[in-house]
Amino acid sequence: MRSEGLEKVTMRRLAQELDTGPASLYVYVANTAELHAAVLDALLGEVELPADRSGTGWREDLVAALTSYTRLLFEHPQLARSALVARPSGANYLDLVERLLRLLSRSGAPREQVAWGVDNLLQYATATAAEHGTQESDPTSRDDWDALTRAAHGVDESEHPMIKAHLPALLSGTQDARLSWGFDLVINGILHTPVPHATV
Amino acid sequence: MRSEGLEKVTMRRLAQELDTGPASLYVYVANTAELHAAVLDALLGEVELPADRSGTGWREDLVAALTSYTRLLFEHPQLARSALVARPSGANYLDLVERLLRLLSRSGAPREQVAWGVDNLLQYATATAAEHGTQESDPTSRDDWDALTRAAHGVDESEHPMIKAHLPALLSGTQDARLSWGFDLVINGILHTPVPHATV
DNA sequence: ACCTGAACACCGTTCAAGT
DNA sequence: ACCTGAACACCGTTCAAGT
Repeated sequence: MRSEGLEKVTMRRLAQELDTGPASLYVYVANTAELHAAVLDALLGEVELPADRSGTGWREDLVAALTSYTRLLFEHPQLARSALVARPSGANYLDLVERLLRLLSRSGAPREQVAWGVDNLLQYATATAAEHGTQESDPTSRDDWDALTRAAHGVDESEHPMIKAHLPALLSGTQDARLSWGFDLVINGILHTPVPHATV
Repeated sequence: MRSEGLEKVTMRRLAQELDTGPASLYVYVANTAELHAAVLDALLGEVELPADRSGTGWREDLVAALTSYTRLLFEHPQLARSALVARPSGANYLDLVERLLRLLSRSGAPREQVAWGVDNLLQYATATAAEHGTQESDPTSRDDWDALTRAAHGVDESEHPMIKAHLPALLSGTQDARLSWGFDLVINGILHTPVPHATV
């Protein structure tokens, strides 16, 4: 069950790689979602997440860990999409969650905010990778730019004045700049949003 | 191209619904992603988003509009998943973006923050729907609970103390409570996170 | 010119039959 | 008991042939 350089992780492809029929895989996993979760966890095990640098603040370490995870997902957008609908639960994933909880706790935020917050951080990382992840460098993806981009240029001033006014900002920023702004946004949001009293 | 009660929106299914071959659809759309975007936009046109209630604050109206959009996506998780990887660009979607920009602008936040922020709000709504959207009420989805839930109960105190400590909070809260907390989180994050100077 | 039947190249999952 | 070949029920997309 080693994670080779498989492009599209598929029951049939993996079975072929293993010189057997696709039915055999169902001895180990119940369905494709579980297969993807297992592969993702294996990849997570091969990546060395940056260690917490004792000299720096929790925030930098938190962003570093998230960035590292996101980079992995960016290279496997298919796994990111799977992880979005069925959260992984492998040992390496739990290690990541453990670490994120520890780092975010150092912010001093209440435990409930930390718990719910980590969920949102992981969702943001996963969704962004699913959205923008390198889709096998398809030549069609050149104009596959955000659909908004295409639509935006033909926007009617009188019908959508706000879009027109925000256009430069809507399209500005590199992918990296937006990703790290997004991490900051979610972290700041966590720190500033108490969980409703009744739910705890 | 009316949007009937189609469960799984598929090239072949839709073609059959229209008493023709699947090839015929390629006259109107280039691929499945475009088909899904078109269907989503049509559905968006049939939903009446709650009007801005003049007596209330921008924040309530913003959350109401987002909730309405999210509810629609929850009923069509497949479309949510498509919308995540290829943002729609139909007229009704642009209307939604226009409105979100207008409402968030009333917060007084700088234009760049508003523009980038709306993107994150839409991503959060879409990702949440893709993640938790009613998957055709499959009987298997009863224990399809968050994988974390299953894994969590067998968590080793010494190996993952933070997960153990946060366990109740990690699993607490209804779906609705978490969704609206998430909207608050993103909104608060937008208000507190200036976009980097260089990118504007 | 426009539409589409039929074919191609894939999928996930199941189950009866084999070892 | 464990594994798996072969079949079933789907997919998206293309293209040559028809009107």
